[in-house]
Amino acid sequence: MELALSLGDTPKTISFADQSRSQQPKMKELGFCMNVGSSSKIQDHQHKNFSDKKDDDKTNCSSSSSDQPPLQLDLLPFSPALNQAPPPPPSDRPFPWLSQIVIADPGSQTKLGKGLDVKPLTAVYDPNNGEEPATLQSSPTDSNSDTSSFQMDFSSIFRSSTGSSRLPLRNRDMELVTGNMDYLAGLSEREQRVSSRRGGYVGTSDEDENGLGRKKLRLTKEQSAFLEESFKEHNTLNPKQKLVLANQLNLRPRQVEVWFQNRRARTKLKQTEVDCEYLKTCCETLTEENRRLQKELQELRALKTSQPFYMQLPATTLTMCPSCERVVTTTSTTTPASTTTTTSVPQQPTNGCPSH
DNA sequence: ACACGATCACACATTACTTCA
DNA sequence: TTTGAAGTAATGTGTGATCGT
Repeated sequence: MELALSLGDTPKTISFADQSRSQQPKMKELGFCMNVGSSSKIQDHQHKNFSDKKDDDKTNCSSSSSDQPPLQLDLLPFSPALNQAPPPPPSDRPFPWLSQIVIADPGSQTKLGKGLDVKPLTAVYDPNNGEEPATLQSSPTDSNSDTSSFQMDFSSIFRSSTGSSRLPLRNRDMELVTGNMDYLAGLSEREQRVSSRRGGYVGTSDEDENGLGRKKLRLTKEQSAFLEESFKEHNTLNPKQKLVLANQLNLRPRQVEVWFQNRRARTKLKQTEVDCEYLKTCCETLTEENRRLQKELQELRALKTSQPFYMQLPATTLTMCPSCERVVTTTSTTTPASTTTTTSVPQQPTNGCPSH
């Protein structure tokens, strides 16, 4: 018998949990499981985890047959309760904001749902002085300081290296920032991916060529809140969702993608911290229990030497129930003529097997 | 059917920047 | 005003899956 502690990537093949797992929705979240089982099964868990990396954090450690469910920090508000029906597939369960798709209309303030105002970006270009566009900014009537970072300064990105007075924005970038969804829809996923990777607003090759360092955008509270709401619905995005979200927030798809990646990382980190705390507690408890048992063993040994007729006393042993892998208290009464073994009904639920 | 390259999405580690005490 | 820590946007890299040839 071994004690297995699984941290992070939750084991999937716990035998006594299999029946119930099939009834549970597959949740894309981290779980924690501490289980007591045979070593062979533990190895199976580990092997499965290694060979099935993609699914490892999609599956919870099911423990419905256990009295104590694994500690699970529900950091993800979208996590369904165990007894709830599984969420419909993404196609059937659109984002709340999908019904609020707004094509940014340059020159007019676009109001999104949830009270989030997103002002379309417009290229500021003065044909009189022939200066290159300094900034892609929101409406000049925008006086909300909180939306300052909405006024993304694209001048460093799109600044023409030749100093041409013509609008130096590349067509694709211009279309992106003005939210041309028709254009976006026309792009293949691959093109969009390549575009977003090439055209990240910071650290682009253009910037590198200009010798400009990376400039960090600070998302506004509104943007963060909106992304957070989306994350509650799904912690991953398909390309279309990403584009819609990026368009709504006047961010680049790559930025939305990065935000979700970092958000997943933060969630996992917090879950890991909770797991560690729980493991620490478990370790302390087990250490204390071990200490107690060692002491008890010493006392029994001392008793054995002092009382030679101890054999007439019923011996209590701990055995493992093969079906549910719980420790069962077994009392054996040894007599000189015969040996009878009876499995006692557990007095305490913690060391008994009520179902067998 | 199989191999191969291109592409994508993701996790993860890390860097760089911002904010705040 | 300076500074260090914390938070986080962004980058780089590696890996597995998918698709077209």
